[in-house]
Amino acid sequence: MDTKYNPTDIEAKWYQYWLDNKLFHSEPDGREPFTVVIPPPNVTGVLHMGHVLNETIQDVLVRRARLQGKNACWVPGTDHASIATEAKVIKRLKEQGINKSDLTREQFLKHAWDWTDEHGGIILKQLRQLGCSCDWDRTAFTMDETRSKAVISVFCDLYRKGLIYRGLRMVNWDPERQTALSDEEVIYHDEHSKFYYLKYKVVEQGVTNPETGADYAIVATTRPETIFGDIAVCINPKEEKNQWLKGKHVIVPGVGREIPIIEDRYVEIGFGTGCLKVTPAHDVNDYALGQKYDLKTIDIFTADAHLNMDTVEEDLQANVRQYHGMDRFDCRKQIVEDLQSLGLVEKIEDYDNKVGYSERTNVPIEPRLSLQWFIRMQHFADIALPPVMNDEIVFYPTKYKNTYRNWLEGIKDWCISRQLWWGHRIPAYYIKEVLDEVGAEAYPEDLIIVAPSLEEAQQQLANLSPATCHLSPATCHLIQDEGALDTWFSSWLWPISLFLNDGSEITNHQSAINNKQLSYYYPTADLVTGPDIIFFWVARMIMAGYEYMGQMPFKHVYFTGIVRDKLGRKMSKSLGNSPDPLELIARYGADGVRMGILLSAPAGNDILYDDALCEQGRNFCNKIWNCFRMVKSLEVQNIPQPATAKEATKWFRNKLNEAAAEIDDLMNKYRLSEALMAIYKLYTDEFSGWYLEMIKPAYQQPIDATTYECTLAFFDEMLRLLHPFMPFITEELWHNIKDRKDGESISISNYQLAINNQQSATCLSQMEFIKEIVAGVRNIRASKNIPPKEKLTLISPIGLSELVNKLANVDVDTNLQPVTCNLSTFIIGTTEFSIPLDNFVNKDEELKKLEADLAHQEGFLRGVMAKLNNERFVANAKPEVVELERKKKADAEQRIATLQLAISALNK
RNA sequence: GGGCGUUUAGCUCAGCUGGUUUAGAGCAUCUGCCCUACAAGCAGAGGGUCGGCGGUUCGAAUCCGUCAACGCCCACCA
Repeated sequence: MDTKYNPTDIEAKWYQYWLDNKLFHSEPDGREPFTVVIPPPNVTGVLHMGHVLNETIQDVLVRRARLQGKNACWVPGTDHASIATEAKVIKRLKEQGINKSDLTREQFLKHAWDWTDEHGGIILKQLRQLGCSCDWDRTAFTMDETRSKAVISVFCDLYRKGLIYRGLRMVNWDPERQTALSDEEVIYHDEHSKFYYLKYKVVEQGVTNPETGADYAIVATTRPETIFGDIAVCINPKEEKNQWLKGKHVIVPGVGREIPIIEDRYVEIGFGTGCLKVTPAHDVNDYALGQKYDLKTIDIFTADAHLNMDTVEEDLQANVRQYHGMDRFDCRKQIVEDLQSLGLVEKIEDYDNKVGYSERTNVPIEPRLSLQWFIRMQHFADIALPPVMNDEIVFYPTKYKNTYRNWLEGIKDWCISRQLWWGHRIPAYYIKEVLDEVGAEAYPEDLIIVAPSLEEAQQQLANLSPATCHLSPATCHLIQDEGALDTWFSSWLWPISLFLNDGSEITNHQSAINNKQLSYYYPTADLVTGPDIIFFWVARMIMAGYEYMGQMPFKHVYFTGIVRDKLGRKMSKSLGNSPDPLELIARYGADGVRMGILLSAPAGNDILYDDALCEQGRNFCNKIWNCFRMVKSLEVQNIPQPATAKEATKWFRNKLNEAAAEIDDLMNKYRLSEALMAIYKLYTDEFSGWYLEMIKPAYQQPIDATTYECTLAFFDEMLRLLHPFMPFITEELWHNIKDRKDGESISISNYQLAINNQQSATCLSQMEFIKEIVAGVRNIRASKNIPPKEKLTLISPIGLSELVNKLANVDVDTNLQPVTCNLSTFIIGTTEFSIPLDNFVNKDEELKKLEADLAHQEGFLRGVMAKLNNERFVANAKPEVVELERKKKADAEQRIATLQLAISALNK
């Protein structure tokens, strides 16, 4: 065996072995299931550090469950990521000189599928290099047949239940992708912008501002380019300074439209000029005002947010035509310039406000009135809130309960339609003849046909009563809604849809119950994901879970943090601060990288990634490797077991039990990084630093078979403790412990035995005492530069284990009363130990050391006495606490006495 | 504007319902070692008035109040 662990070949070998033996494949059986569904990465994505964190955690949980003998099933898959993938396909087509608008829907989808087949699943392959133990036979895609069918079934079902509706609403419009977005897909950024104070001349002759004499109202706006759609100016009826405007009319500057002054308490008194321009087509609040006062809307933007002057009144065209076709931001500059030259700008101020951006395309959102599909969310909030609040579903960390509650309590309807092609097409059909007659907006709701297929839609059409449809169904043609569904509308079904045989089962409760897969694997155990998708995904899965399965989709949700660089910056492509995980794996090994990412990743905390952590992981692999080499290199003989080895094995048995129990407890609390640290210390400190030194035979001597076998057994258990974290090296060494049958694997060995034994506290504390003595001797060696090879005499008032002689390289003398020689002294507990060192002892130095210790002890004693002399302490504190203080006092006093004795001996 | 969270050694963090020998770990640092598993290692050491102030208590890193800094989430002030 090499002195260093070489991961590359070993990793490839064992991953193939696991696949060949189908160790990750799961089928329902009599065991307890442990199900995890992967948060599906984008189908065309590649592995980044966030995935490494997330997938490693899932793998740790899954492998642990598998090791515990549970039927672990980790289902992998990918997400079609509607908007992101469509953008990528459009970009590629553009590079080939093709515009999306030149293609039919079918042609475009062909390109999208080609792209998906080409790039799809790369990320899943990469997960194997990380060691992820997914059941690859179950790999799914949100747009495969089963998942698609489930989506369509759910849409139809919710429509039937009245939980889905179509309506003309103000939505968040992404002008780049030209689609509606949900509220969650809008990200607000603080922006330094301008506040433009524009003059709106009063129509009525002779009406002027009593304070300034001006014959115009001043309206402040951040969006002067929307004035083409101004329909009114609103004031608060109670605003003193604007009373003179009541009932008057003003002229929109540069446009020439005459608009009324309206009054509403929505306008905040004291803010700005108190005059609010009302542009119902381009602002959510203005739209509400427009509804309230029955104002018309003039939509002055095209779908890609360019100015459309065709909507402006004919008699005003001459004023505005020049802006037709301009980009919204170019127009803003232009209109301000033009108004300035007309003297219609009072002033321009700096102003900080928030602007909404599209999460995907990163362009400013335009509020836009359009016909979209929505889900009524109140019903879902009602069923999804209680289970989280009463901890049926447990969040780690718990602080996200608040976030979750806040969102559900203020929930708004979810806009689920997207003007995209890549995705699940909305299964709604319209009668072409009616559509042509009345237009989309006026299309009657009862003539919308929602059905899983065109055939079924036609069936429904045939069944329409003449009262509903005045046309003869036989002569009608159906056309399907052009829109696709929000990607999350498929993701929210993921924990259910993954286990369906036929997608339509989901809306048929009885067949869902009869589905063996679903009833066995659902609800899943743990969900591991980032808090950024708590609303997008986690909350909605809970909703769908209760709606369709009548129970939770998962029992625990582990929220990871964001992976940042060591300076605390978010990793991003543009900063170039995100390492390529595959390169890291090549450099440090998959196990090293897994350890690196886990070590500093407590739930919910951001992790500051540093290569140094992977280095520590790699070094740890080497440590384990070399421990194993050391054990395996020993020559075994049938000789009696030395007393020291017997003592050592007894102690380590207890130590291992103690550690296993602690690790198990930490894992149950999802404190993964602490559990891993506990294992790390078990290997490096206890096993390698102490135990192996205890049992190591003298130079070139053989080891007895009993100790050897015992040590291998320890090793076996320790590998199983570590295996969930570092699957590759543990599998390799586990197979090197002894010959294993083909198909045997540490990943399916049972590790219950490592935690079911009790520990003896006495045994453990006795060894701690021995360790302290050894450390005391080493300390003296270090401070006096005495090489470890040189044997010393240790004067002890009590008999000591042979282990002390062995580990500290001393002869213990319990009889010597050495007054004749110079001594170096140390005290463990209340026992004094000394080492005669004639040539090394510097009396002053020795005195100084002892006096420092004495001062510390006396200070400590004072603290204890202060408590014990306090009557109220003795009266109020719990008896065991008082007792403990008395013991501290006794110990300190004895130790002080010992120190004083040593000091006076030195002074003689 | 609301809500949540964080603040403990140079760095990253533990410290659970207040009392466990006058605060712990890993990394980093310093000193000494190539000693027959490992220098990607071994042995040892240094380093913190637990963000500030006030309160409750016999006793506070721990509970309460307040201030400060940082971070996150939510919200239509044009």
